[in-house]
Amino acid sequence: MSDETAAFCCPDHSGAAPAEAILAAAEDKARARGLRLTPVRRRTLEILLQAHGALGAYDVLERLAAEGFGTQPPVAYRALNFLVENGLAHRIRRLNAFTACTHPGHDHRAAFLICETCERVTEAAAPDLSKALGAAAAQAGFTVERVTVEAVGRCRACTQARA
Amino acid sequence: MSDETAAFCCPDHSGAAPAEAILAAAEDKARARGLRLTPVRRRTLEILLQAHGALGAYDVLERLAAEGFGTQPPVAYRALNFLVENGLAHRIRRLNAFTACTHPGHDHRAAFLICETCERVTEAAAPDLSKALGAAAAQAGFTVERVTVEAVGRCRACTQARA
DNA sequence: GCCTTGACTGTTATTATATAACATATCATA
DNA sequence: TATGATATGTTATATAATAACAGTCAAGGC
Repeated sequence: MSDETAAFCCPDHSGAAPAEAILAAAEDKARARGLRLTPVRRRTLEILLQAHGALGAYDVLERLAAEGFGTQPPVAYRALNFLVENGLAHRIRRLNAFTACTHPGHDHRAAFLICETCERVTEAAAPDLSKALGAAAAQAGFTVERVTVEAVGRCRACTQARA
Repeated sequence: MSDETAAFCCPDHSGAAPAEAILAAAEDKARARGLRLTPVRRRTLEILLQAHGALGAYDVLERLAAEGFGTQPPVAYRALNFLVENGLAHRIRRLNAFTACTHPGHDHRAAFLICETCERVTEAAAPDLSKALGAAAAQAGFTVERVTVEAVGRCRACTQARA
């Protein structure tokens, strides 16, 4: 898990490199799987990558519309759903919002750490977690397909700022 | 955790006793903490307890309205939020719905198992789970306040029915 | 070449979920 | 019983999401 840890930090978005790397990885993934990463979809992913926090569908729509894409909700929802279904983005239910996947390389069960103060969302790899849930569910005879884990709290930067 | 296991099953709602027991426990809890379990609030909890799956706020509202309580959304939302804040109910974000807490006795971090087929929601005690998340979060310097864990899959009954 | 097919994009219209703001009523207690 | 805090109810509105349908466009069969 040591290389997971790198993608784990509360991102400060100080460098452009990571976003570009992620975008490139997304394109590889799309090519490999025969997905069509069309202009709207690609741009939607870029918008999410550039955003500091998670973005609501209507925020994304506003940006897309300003750039000449469609102006109506389904435009944003379709692109976002495509990204989510193909593991390029995640939906944060607690915020009714979406965020780019920060490690699109491997399929994964991620947990999300939502900072109450700065509203940024960090994607944490937590393999033990799905193991623990799997065990609990198995006891109940429940077969798990997908899991959502969302933690609300305070990120390192905000904790320090307050101290 | 052996006594947790009992409250863990996919509830078949075959007996009235559990619901009554939970309601009684809720009243104890309210009394002990000086909460006001008013008629709307109490009735809202009953409605959730009688429901088979989780209920949307507007479903609850419909029932409340039919019984002479207020007819507008805030009536339901306020009662539901009261119950959630005081650990007597849970909000299931994936479903935009609410469910009665099935073990209101102890404060707990619960995980929810949502059956895709029958849409019922089971509350699973999963202490290891919050431990695992806590560890992952700590690594990122993140302080966790509250966690939501929701698993989508298939419950025992529905798995068997399909077999 | 051209036509069919299916996936994608866009639209209008509508539905679903949730909250703000304010008036009235009720309770706890001084 | 007057008073402040809490609760209930209302109207109005904000926010989030989807249904249904029309036009576009590229890929493959003929």
